[in-house]
Amino acid sequence: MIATAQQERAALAEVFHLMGDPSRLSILMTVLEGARPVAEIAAATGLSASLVSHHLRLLRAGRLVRAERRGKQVFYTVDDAHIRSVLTDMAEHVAEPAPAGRVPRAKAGA
Amino acid sequence: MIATAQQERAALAEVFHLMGDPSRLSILMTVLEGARPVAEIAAATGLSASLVSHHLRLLRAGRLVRAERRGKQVFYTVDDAHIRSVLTDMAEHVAEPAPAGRVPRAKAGA
DNA sequence: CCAATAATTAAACACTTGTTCATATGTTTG
DNA sequence: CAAACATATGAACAAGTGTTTAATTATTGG
Repeated sequence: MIATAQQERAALAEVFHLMGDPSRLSILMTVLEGARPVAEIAAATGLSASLVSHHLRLLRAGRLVRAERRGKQVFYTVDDAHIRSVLTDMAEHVAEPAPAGRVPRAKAGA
Repeated sequence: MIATAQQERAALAEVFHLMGDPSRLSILMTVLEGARPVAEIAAATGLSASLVSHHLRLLRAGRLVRAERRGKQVFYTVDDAHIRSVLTDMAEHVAEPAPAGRVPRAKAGA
């Protein structure tokens, strides 16, 4: 199955969209440290178990995390290694100080 | 100003959120090839000039693109190199074939 | 089987966001 | 200045999204 450029772009956007939510990003960064059950993810992120489960479903559908049941609990892990490098790469980006000399043009307020 | 971990995560999510829209992603990939005026971006992406301008404002606010006026036109460029590596990195991720039937991969490593 | 724990799901709501259409701002040229 | 071109902005609307609360489905243990 050969994906068109447009389809690939849509898939790419979908992945970024999944990472573009603070809650989901927290969840991702939590499971990035190793397999974790839902309750533990909820505790680590400060989110409700229900909300975590909702987001995990989306992340699972987008193939960013993988689920594995172990008894009553379900452990989640990051499904791919690219996620890790993307996150670290992007973390560098946002960590960079705003380049000096960029004078905010009076009107271009944010 | 020293950013807290929470603030950094929010900033990170914001950047991903900006990349998580198909239209904006198209715009980004267009200006990734070099400085382009708005009209050309609009033509290349198939979006209206107005819509492109709207999105460019957001991308500019998020410091993902930079604007430079040259006569009547305003040329846009990607503001950072990380964007490029993140995009190529992620493109690899989505290019990977979806694991059929979720084969239990003998739990190597981890 | 019943209770208890863990996770998922459903419905509903507030809120954000992408898009369009119309209008305004800025810039060059006659 | 006025006209033409390029970009930006404002308002309004439809659609999507994150979150909460409540109910439901596994799974283990008495």
